[in-house]
Amino acid sequence: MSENRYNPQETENKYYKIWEEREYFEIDGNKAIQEEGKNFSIMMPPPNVTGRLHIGHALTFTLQDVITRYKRMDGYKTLWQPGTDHAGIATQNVVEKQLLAEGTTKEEIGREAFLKRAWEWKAESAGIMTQQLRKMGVSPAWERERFTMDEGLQKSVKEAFVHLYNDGLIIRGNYMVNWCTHDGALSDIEVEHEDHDGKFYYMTYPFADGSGSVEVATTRPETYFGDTAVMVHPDDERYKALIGKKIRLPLLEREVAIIADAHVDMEFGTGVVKVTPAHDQNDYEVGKRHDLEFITVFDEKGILNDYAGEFKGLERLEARDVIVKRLDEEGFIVKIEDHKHQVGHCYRCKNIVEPYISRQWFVRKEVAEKSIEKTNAGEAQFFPPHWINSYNSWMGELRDWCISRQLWWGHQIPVFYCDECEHEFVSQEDAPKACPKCACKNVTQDPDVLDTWFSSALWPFSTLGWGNGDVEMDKLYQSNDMKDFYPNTLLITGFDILFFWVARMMMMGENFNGQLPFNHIYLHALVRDEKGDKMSKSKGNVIDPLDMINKYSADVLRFTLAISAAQGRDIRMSAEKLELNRNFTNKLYNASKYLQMNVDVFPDLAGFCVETDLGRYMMSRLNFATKEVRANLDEYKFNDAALVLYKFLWNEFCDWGIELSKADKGSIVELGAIFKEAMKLLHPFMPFITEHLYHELSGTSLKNGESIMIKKYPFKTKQRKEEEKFEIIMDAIVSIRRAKVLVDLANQKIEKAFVKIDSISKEDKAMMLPFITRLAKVEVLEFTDAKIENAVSDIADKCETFIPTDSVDLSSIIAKLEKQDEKLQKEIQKLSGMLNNERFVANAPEDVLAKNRESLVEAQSKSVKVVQQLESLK
RNA sequence: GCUCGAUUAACUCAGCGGUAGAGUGCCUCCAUGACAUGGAGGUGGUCACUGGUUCGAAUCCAGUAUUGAGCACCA
Repeated sequence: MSENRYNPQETENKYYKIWEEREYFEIDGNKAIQEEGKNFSIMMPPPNVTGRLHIGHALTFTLQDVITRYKRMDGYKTLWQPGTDHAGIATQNVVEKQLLAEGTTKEEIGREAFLKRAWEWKAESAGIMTQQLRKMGVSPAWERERFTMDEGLQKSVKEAFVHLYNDGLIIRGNYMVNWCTHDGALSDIEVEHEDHDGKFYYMTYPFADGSGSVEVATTRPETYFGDTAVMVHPDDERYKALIGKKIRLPLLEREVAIIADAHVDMEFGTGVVKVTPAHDQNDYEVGKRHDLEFITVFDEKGILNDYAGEFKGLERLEARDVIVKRLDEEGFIVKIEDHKHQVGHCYRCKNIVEPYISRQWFVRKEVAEKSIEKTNAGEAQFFPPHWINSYNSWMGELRDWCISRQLWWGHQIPVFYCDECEHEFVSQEDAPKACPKCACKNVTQDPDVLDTWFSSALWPFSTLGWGNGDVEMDKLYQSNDMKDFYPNTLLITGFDILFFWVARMMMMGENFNGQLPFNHIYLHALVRDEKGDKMSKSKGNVIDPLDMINKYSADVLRFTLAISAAQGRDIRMSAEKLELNRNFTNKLYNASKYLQMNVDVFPDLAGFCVETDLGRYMMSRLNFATKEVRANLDEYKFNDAALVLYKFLWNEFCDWGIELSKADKGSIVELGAIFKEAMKLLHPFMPFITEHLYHELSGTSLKNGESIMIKKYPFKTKQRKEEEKFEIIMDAIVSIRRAKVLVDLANQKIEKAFVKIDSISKEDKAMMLPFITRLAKVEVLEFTDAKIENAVSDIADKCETFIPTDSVDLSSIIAKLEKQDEKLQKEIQKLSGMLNNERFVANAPEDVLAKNRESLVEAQSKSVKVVQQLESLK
């Protein structure tokens, strides 16, 4: 006989290639089973080209693949759109580091050469990422793979920009933005606020007339060169008299006024605040209100300028201690306290972000208005639904979105400036020949590029050809894609990019197409380690999905992620969980092996008549499982769907179906057909082993046959439930096994047992006899109508069983019966309590009443039997 | 500070108005010809707490505690 253990490596490696070559993943890969009018579309959140597959990818792509494979088998024309993202800052940083290692810089080699390097890196890196994805067994339409900077998508980005520009929704202006001295302008959500142990510096600012001083407190003394006022609260009795007075800034000749503004918190610090309109968001607002001067004290790299006087040339962060030391020497520092506050960091390079006035491009917040309305009107639905709250609260506080980035890698802003007349104009051409205003031939393009998320915001429709200008139409997309696949049926992604990506797609999709881009939005949680900690390289608790695939198989990793993916809950990943599901694949392998020991080749269930009692019973259970799996998948309850499969295949098919078949070998061919059908049901979760076992049992091979992945997904047949008889059989078997434990014969073969079942026909007895005899391991089984004396007994729900014996340890039997009776009494008390309650009877629905009445009768009759048995023993 | 989660058996988690569920663990027993990555039987819970709504609450509501996340904040 062959191996006892399933070896996944052998099977996983050979199938993927065949699937892909045969174009099963493409839109018409399932042509033969497609049904009119059923379309399904889902976009792969494009992974960064800098990336390496991590466990979060494994989760998100597993879930996407499960749904895609399900829909494909269920007759949908299915598009799962793959691609990668150019990831502006991240990629540029990687390439810059490479250059640095080679002893050069991007400035030295120039923009053109730098971009060439970046494209080279992209080619290599995107290939690695998509190869790693293939190891997961995912099935996107690879022939349509896109890149957010490929030719067609460059055109769509320009199209979008020009539209918004012409509609006045993209504007350029001098505003305070988040400035990273390394990466340039950032949008609000690209800044991460972290607790920071800083200092609170109390400084004295002398009055200009020499009549004394005020004390101000600040966390950022190095910005005081940019102070253009000092403010107090208008109601602050301590300082009322000072309003309008002038102070002279320490070490500088410059004088500024003391102003009053209600923004000041009288309780905090000294109640006197320095106002630095060019380097603080609040002060910026104050500056505008009071018409103050905006003095910028350092340049784009953070180097202090002329305004800093003797400190010119120092880096802003390094300057602080130097400045404080000097101020202290001059007697301007009163005290320094420890102070915990939040500081913004760049989400890419972790550098401290500065509020900085700069001329940038913005998408006006008005662009989102209709998408918010439509979302709240229910045009798109969140799973789990509570995410709409976060979406709304963020959308409600939306500010203009800064989209220009001081990078080279990205979509260069399609705005041009005439060298002659300074006219500003947008153009979709790469190099417009002349200024449309003065016809001058010298025009210069804006050097900045767009925020990466600008192009990803278009992903749900730009990949369908929108704005692509016919580039590679009929290859990368089809002319009727927008009609077939927009809005996308579903989006699956992590909640961490709800604002970065989902919200932006919603506004852009609605704006350009008049419809939100998704019907359903499923947001999954985070994968954590077994202790519930977030995985991170620095903690060293990272689980590498590729390692897990090598160790356990893609099927096991996928199934583990799916069965753990309860909506809205983080997933704790552990070796233990992976092992359990590895055991499950082994179980399937061995079940298949058993079937094949008895029958060589099994038919497909379709068109095959299941006739044996056992076959019909398992059929009924398969029907139930099918119904449950479908219902759960339709609601994106991946964990429930996977659990149903696990329980059906292991606890029902293997533990009962296979065991019972040992008493009726004629049913095995039917069980095999049912098992094959169950493999289809399981296929979206475990694509490899199901393909393997399906062919093994069919006597075919994928190489010479059709894949399970484009067979019809099982649906519930109309067959009547036929489970009662087997419930009795199983009840009797368990009952005898329990009784055997009492005489220390657990799981050993015994000579004789009796079963007492009320009102049972002769035919049924004959049918049940071999099953019970075999599974309960009894030489001779007899049905009886009366109690058997001198026997140990067990009282079950549907029967009583007796094992005759001469020597019995009565005490253990009595103890067991007493315990059983105690439980029954509790149950009876509870049920009769409810049923005696008039209001319960009046209000409860009929089916609940009926069920409770039935349960009560059952419990009571069982209790009578238990009591009788007890009495006979005493 | 605001918002959203979580709190169920020793552990990991389902369930989210109708008698508390699974897997693991633990305790017995089993090398029987699919599988010891296995099989059989069993053990184990005031569903965080306090109120409320209801005939009925783990489930709905309010509050408290603990805990996590997001957003906004005092220079």
